[in-house]
Amino acid sequence: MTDSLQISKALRQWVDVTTHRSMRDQSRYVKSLGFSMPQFFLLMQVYYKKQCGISDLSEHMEITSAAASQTVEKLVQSGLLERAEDPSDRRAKQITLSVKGRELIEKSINERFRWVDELTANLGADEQKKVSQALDILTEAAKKVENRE
Amino acid sequence: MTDSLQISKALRQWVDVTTHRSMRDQSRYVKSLGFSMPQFFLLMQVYYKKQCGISDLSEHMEITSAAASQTVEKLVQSGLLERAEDPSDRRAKQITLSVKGRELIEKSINERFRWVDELTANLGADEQKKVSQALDILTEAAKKVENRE
DNA sequence: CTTTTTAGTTAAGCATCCTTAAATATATGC
DNA sequence: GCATATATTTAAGGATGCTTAACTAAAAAG
Repeated sequence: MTDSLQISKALRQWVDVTTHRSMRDQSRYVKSLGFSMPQFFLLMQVYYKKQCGISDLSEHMEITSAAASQTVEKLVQSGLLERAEDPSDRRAKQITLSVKGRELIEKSINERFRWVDELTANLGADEQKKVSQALDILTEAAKKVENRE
Repeated sequence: MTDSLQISKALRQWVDVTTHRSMRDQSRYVKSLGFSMPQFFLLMQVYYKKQCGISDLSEHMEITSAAASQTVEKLVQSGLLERAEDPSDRRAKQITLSVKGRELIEKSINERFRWVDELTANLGADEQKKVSQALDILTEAAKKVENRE
């Protein structure tokens, strides 16, 4: 097997395992708190963007801006989001996570990561070093690809 | 920073990036085919288990067996799932992916992995080797943790 | 053999998500 | 300044997903 086929296979396998696991843990946690996945995805989006407008959310989630507006409204009323007028364009809104919303997201991320820490514990010191370096390489590469799009 | 903190951080970052990216690409693809996320998650579950009963699905997805039964019914009618009587227990059903269902899932996985291949292309030969080894270590460890539960 | 448990289905009903259409308010182009 | 475009909201309605409750059929327990 060539190197590039080998790494491709290894990467796919790893991404498959982690995504599968991650999604399951996270969705369980979110459901246990009484939030739906669409609501949660929207919160995640705000978390990643730090701040965004209704139309950013509707584009990214591929729903109409009406739907985005309605979901945001619910989450504002639940105290997870804050919605302010954009001073530079008074038609637009600035959506941000409230303290409560940020806590929810960060807890859900920790939930998702608990098993990652178990993984770490299973590795010897030299394995840890190798893995750590490799992951930095990958994360860098991923960011490059992401930014190019 | 100690090694174990460092690797934990690197792992979290990497899992974060990949999960985020993976879920987005996959959900877009699935939606573009006219399937909902709950339907898709159920299909994924059957894909991973190869074969399972209604109650397996309801347990794993944390919904009632009535809900699982109804969703399966829809997917059978869409031609994505097959439902047969379990010969060893005639109350139970054996749910499997149809050819069409398998194709859908595999395409969605490929969709999810297109950017992984872009990543690979961005790495030099020695980086590829390092990364490949590290991923094998991780995938092994992940399987161990998964099986222990 | 009868009772109880287990696996799945069906029906009714409620909540959520999402859409379209119409409305408001602000910004931009000419 | 006036017409058009943009950002968001609101209301009405359709589709889906889920739940509970009632039911059928088969297996397991006694």
